[in-house]
Amino acid sequence: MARTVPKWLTLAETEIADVFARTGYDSTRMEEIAVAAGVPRATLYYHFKGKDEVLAWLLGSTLEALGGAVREAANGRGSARQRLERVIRAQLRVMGERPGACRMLIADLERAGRMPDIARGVAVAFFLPVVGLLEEGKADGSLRAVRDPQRMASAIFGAVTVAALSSLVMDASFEAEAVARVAIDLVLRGLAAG
Amino acid sequence: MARTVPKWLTLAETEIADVFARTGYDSTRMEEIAVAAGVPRATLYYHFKGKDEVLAWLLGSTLEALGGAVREAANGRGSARQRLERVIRAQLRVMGERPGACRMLIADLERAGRMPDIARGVAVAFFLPVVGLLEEGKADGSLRAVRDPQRMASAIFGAVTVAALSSLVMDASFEAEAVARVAIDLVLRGLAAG
Amino acid sequence: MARTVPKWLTLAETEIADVFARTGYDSTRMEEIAVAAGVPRATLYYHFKGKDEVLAWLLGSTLEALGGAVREAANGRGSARQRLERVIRAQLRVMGERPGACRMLIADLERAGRMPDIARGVAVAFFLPVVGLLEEGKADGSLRAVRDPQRMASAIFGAVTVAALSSLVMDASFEAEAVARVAIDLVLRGLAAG
Amino acid sequence: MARTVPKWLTLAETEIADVFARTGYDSTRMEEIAVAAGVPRATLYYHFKGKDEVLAWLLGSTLEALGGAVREAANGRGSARQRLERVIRAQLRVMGERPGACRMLIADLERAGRMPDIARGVAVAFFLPVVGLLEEGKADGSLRAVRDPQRMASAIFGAVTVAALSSLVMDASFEAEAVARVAIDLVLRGLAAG
DNA sequence: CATGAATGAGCTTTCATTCAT
DNA sequence: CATGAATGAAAGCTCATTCAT
Repeated sequence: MARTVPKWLTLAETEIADVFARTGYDSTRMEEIAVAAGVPRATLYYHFKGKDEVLAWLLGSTLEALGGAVREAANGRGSARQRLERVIRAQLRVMGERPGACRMLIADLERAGRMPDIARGVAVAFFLPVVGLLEEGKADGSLRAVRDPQRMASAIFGAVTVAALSSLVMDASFEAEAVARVAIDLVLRGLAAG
Repeated sequence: MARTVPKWLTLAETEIADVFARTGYDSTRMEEIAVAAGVPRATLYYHFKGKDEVLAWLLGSTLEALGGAVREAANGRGSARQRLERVIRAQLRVMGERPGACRMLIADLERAGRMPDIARGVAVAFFLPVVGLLEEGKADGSLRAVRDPQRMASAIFGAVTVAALSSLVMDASFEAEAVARVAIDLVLRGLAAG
Repeated sequence: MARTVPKWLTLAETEIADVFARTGYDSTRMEEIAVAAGVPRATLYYHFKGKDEVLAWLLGSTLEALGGAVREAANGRGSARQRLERVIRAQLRVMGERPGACRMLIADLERAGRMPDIARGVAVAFFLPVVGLLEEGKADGSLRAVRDPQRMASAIFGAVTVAALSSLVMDASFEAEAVARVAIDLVLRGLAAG
Repeated sequence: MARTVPKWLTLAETEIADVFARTGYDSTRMEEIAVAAGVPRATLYYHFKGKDEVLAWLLGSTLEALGGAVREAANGRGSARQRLERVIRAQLRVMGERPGACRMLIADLERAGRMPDIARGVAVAFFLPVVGLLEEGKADGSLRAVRDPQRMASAIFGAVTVAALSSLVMDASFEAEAVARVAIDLVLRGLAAG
């Protein structure tokens, strides 16, 4: 899983991710990635079998970071509700640290099926923990019971993610705290008055 | 805006959208679109200036449908809360009717900037009405006051959209009602106990 | 079998074959073929799936010519011995008319297995008729009986072909008559004195 | 001429030749040669200047073996006719011992000019001795006089070589004796009845 | 002596698009 | 209106070869 790559590649991870995110996978030419990495095209091909593999490495690395952060938050102390809050903040933290790679991760999700490993990875990294929290919340009384935890996890993920993407694209700089407040407010309290 | 196209093209709209959605814009070759439309490649160029324009036609058409449905729901009768619910159901209805085109619409959104018209169109079709409803809800007492209505509209859109995409991709057939229940439940009531 | 190609391609057949023969299949770049044909590279790809197919078309066309000439000679009138002589002259005539393509045909034969169709084609075009003649010669008394007609046909083919290739490569111009005399002399009379 | 190479390379000579013969010079990648030799690619470059030199070493080595065997047969005792027979058997023996390298030798011949040393080498190793024998045969009365000894030597070489290649490619294992019988039969007695 | 890492130089192939009919 | 044929412009990938250790 944790592909071994040379140090200079790890250092260029952010630049490469940004190129992908800015241009989109297909429109990104190997040459641009090479420039972002600061090496000739052929050198990339020495380390990766092709463009696909570069993206896979990027997403895999990001997925590990995301999974680690979410897992830690989900397994921490406190009520399920508190931990759900922390999971949301954890996701937003990673998105702020690796905006480009996260945008790619999400875009790729939409084209589900192209990279089954990744889809599975996101499920493991995010959905499972959240579904778990929904159940624990019912048990410890900190969250309401929900009918369809799977779908609910999707909806939560969507609320957080789309609000974050909006900030990434529209704001001058990523407003993690503002996004977190709105997302948590929606997810926990809902909008209905009274 | 309402581009005039031959009838056989309108009939093939769904097939074309599905090709785009399945393959992604860049990876979709003109030839595949032509096959989906049942005409030779060159004939497409007789009606459209290029690939971009085919997509623009598709998204424009869908945007009109979405905008119309949302506007009608938002401007209907009843409390803001009731109308917000109807807006969500309206969005889900259109997504069920035109899944391929809607997926493209969302994908394109992420790559904000490539088709500015479309981004603006989604803002007009969905965000403005919802932001309006949030304010009306505060006024008519059916919804809580929210600090940042823009971001909140993003979060709502995300919750609905991602839950719907999940259903589109995972379920055997699109479960509009199940998605609607979960999304509305989250958006209106939130998850906190008590 | 007889692939339909545009007229300009048929006209350039010799030039294309010469390029292949001069440079060898692998070292021949599509660009060189395109120049020989007088069209842009992409136009070749409109008619052929790839370099392989260009060669296959060339060899197929030559094989038809060779097969036709040999068949006519083998089925003509006169003793088997006379007809064998005419078969040899027929092969040499075709080699003189299409030197490049014939060199490719032979080169490809050596790499037997890469183009099984071609190997089979040569067998049908040359070996079968010659094996047949060897048998008819035994019957009509114009040729000695031979133990292993298959191998003998190979040896005859080799004697004629290699002598012809030598002339093609060494002489200023192809000396069909000189080659024919030597080859027929060897094949019919052998070298043993008395 | 007799390049000094490490022992492990000499041991791998057959494997390397087979790779070349199977794939063709151009299509054989340095990596495949390295695998056949059991060393990393870069190590080959420590011993050879490039791919050309690997082939040159292979062909040179084979040419020495062929030349030695033919020379010995041609210079032996007995009539020219007997010695011609032995030359043919000598060639076939070497082809049986080094099939891959011999196939390369012949393929390279066809592409005359790429490796002039080799073409000259074959002339020295095979043609000169045979041309000499043809003349000696006229003198000692064991062979008929021939008009054009050069061309005749080509034809003989072709008859033997192509029959041998056929056996190499078609038979389960190389049938040196069967090939020799047919080739000598053709070369000495010819096919004409009576 | 040997080799893992790196790279310069191409080459095949693809595809959106144009155009003559 | 429609379309078969043709093409300009890339882009991904390969591979022989070099180099630092």
